[in-house]
Amino acid sequence: MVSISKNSNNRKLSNLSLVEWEVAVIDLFLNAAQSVGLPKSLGQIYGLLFCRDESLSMGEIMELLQISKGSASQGLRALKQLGAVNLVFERNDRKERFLAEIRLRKLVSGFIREQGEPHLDKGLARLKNLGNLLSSEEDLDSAHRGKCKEKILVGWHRQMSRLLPLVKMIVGMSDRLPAKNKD
Amino acid sequence: MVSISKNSNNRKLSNLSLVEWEVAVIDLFLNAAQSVGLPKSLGQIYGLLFCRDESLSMGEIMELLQISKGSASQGLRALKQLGAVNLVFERNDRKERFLAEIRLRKLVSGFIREQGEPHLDKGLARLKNLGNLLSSEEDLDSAHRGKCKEKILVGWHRQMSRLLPLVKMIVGMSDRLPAKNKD
DNA sequence: CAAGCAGTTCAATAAAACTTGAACAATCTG
DNA sequence: CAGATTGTTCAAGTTTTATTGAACTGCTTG
Repeated sequence: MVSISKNSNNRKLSNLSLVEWEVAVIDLFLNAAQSVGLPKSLGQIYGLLFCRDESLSMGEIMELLQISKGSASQGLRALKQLGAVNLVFERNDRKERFLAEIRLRKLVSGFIREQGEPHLDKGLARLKNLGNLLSSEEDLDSAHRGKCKEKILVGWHRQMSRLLPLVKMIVGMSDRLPAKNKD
Repeated sequence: MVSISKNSNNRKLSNLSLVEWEVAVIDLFLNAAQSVGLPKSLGQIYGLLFCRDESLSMGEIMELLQISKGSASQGLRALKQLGAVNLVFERNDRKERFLAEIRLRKLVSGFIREQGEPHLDKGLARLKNLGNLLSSEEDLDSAHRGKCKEKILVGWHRQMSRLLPLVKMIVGMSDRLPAKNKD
């Protein structure tokens, strides 16, 4: 039933359990994920992959973190969308394996793309709706006040829209310079 | 019981109910608050104050938004800490009244101060802890791997610490320039 | 094509976050 | 000082969000 000899997954034994500092790093990412509004399990999974130099399969991740199949599957999907993991395929192996993307630039731009931009788009839609409401406001005083507020909101929206690309740029810059990183 | 004549709160009647566009703006802020990880009621309260040119008391806010005393009190406290509201005191009136702070620069710097910086500080503490764990790691390979990862994390932390002041600066700049705002 | 494996989905459950309101403290007022 | 007014606190309740695991799809293989 349990095949050991046949199985070529004879990676180092240490790969099957977490050492103390890895637990600390995983916990660090768990907290970081929460503080930017992402699910805990997502942070845990990324943290684990971040610790390892070798790729891990979904099964190994479930085993190491003691999380369910569902969490692992969904967490990995989200990490793929964020561009926070890279897929590795091995010949003669149907499973997909994962490696953490550790270039901050990539992580930040993925986060902005998936979290920042959608919110800005939603905000724009709401602003348009607000414009419609205002154009059919009857009380003149109220309409005037509303239009002033609308202007402010539009200005804010524009500034935020400009800020995100700048952040990407700033992070991208220092990501390359400080010591020549492999890339 | 109900004192009308004595009461000098004879503000415009419209102040006691919301018009359509105000509801839309409040809803916009409710959503905005959630997308940056703040409680809904906090967004609602700010949104309401943002709509109004006259200051509002806690009682008026509860009435207009149909929220409880507890929510109003806690929401207003949080808004004060964020620097998102300004207090107004009126002679012969014990209640405090509130006005929205609408300078984006102030809002952003308050948000960074209350939300960004604490997370960075927590992260730094965790990094120190990680350093301790690593210095007592016995497996040499594991220790080496850990130290590599630690370096990456320290680099990220430094970049993030530098980013926040830059964001404040960028937002502060365009907050003044586009059209000469009072300030 | 039956059986095994990798991975997804989603309804039910568990956990976390928010809101409420009653009890409380502090201040004014007659 | 009794009573009214303003605001705070926090345990309990509600709502929202994340996690689980069993059922399912699709592949591969003997």
